[in-house]
Amino acid sequence: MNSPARVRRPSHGPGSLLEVAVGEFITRGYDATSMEDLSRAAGITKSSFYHHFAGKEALLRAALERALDGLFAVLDTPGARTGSPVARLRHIVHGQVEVLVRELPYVTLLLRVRGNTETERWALERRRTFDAHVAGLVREAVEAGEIRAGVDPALAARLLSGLVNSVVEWARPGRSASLPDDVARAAFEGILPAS
Amino acid sequence: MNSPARVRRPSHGPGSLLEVAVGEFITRGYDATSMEDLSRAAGITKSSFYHHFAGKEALLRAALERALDGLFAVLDTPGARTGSPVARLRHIVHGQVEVLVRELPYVTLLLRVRGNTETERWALERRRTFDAHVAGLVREAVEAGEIRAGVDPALAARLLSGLVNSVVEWARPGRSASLPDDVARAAFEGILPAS
DNA sequence: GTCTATAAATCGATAGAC
DNA sequence: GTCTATCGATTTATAGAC
Repeated sequence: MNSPARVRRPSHGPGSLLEVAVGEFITRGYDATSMEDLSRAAGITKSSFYHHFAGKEALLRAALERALDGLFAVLDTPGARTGSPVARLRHIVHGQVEVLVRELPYVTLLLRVRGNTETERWALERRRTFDAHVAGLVREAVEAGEIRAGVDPALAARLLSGLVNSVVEWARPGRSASLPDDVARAAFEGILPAS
Repeated sequence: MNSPARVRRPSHGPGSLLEVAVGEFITRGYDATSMEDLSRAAGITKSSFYHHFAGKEALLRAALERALDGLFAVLDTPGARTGSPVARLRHIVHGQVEVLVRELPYVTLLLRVRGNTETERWALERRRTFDAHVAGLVREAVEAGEIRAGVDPALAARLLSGLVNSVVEWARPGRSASLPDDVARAAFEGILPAS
């Protein structure tokens, strides 16, 4: 006979703790969230929390890594590496919005980072690398004559980034499957196209 | 004879203290900035700071009021109240970017507000009122047939807001006098207009 | 209007039992 | 893997002298 099935204790894995923590970080703000807040939200004590994560900053780093991994995965997609600059650009914008929605809380946290700690500076630099890749494609597309130079390509890239990233301000997970298409259309065919 | 000119003591008025405080709030983040930090940056003690402002939140409120007053002043401009919906919209976007640059630190602070205190919820609601005004104009312009409905008007308004507000992420005060024109052109004629 | 001094609460983190 | 208990530093804010 096997020993009787052990009753599964409602134990927290590191994954679910991260999920809870990121939720708290977003609603309260990272700096305003205490380890006490996180523990209460997870239903364990502060000390137990420290058994799973070295501290507050370790939680933030894990969350930022997840967001950045999702973003950079888009750049490794076949459609992001083949075709005309504009086609690659549109593919990336589409994929970026997909990641934004799929990893909404993690990317939201990433986009709020201002670079005050070592962890935040690291995340900020990886973000800049991603943005620089996109800005390079915008410039290529202008030089190839695929898009007109209505404004300076560097400015266009910044506004494109601002438009796309602003999705996290109001998006809700799961809703609106057509969002990547809609945002790409707005970015490439104009937000307010003249009649 | 007049009495000899009194030597002006290097006293801080509430205005200059607010300026210093907003600078600290932006670089450190509001929650991560202590009254000690503010006092040190202003060159006075913590207690002296409390003589001018009731506390941290009073400073935040004063800063948010300044940003919101600047934004709403744009809606009272003649060009924002006369002409076609699209013309009014373009006038507002232009003026919004002007305010963004002129009141850069104050608006930056406003756009980071998430609504965790009473003061922040008040600011967030006034911001929403401003955005709702713009969204209404977008809808009017679509219904009047002035712009095509490439995407849902509500989505277009949100992306427009995201594009415009993202200027605070990289703008520097004083630089680039053509920015309001450039951003308006990008918003109305497309960021990446096809050749 | 500025200061020293301090209250009262909370912070991130650790020790050590079970 | 969870807990109780606590340390030492820091926080917002106040009391009261000058």
